[in-house]
Amino acid sequence: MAKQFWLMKTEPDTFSIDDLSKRPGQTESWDGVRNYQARNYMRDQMKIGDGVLFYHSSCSPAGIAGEAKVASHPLPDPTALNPQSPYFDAKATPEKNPWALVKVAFVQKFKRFVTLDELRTLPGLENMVVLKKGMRLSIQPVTPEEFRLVLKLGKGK
DNA sequence: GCCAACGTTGGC
DNA sequence: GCCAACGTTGGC
Repeated sequence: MAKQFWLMKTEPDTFSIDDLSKRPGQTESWDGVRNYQARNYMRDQMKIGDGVLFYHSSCSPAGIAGEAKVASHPLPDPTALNPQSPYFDAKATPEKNPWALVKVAFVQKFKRFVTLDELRTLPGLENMVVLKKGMRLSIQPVTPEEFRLVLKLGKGK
């Protein structure tokens, strides 16, 4: 399948683009996703090398902080099996763990943080999922053209 | 901190 | 399988 593109949300207080860039191998497991639609995107559609817009949510301003890429096949999410984890799921077992993750690798931090407001005003992004009212999904598909436009903006061109 | 929008749960 | 109640998300 051709390379696909995604937007992945994270709260920068918990895990930011800078945190990702400081991880060993600049790679981290995207664990803790507990929404079926978001899980399905990871489990069923993501491929190694897919492009990721790294989105900072629940902060001011919210927006896209950088670029990452999918760095692993889908794997079972071990936090679902860990009673100490905030993402623990009592229904999950090692044999039957419904939750998945992929590893995500740092590509670049944007020279210019691209705010939501800016995305709203940019021609060509009218249908971008993250701009839709009430959209809370933490993993969203992005079109190649949207990805290209956001990257251009983030690089400061 | 507010609250609209949405997903999930559970009684029936 | 419906749907009201509840919890969560996330921008403001």
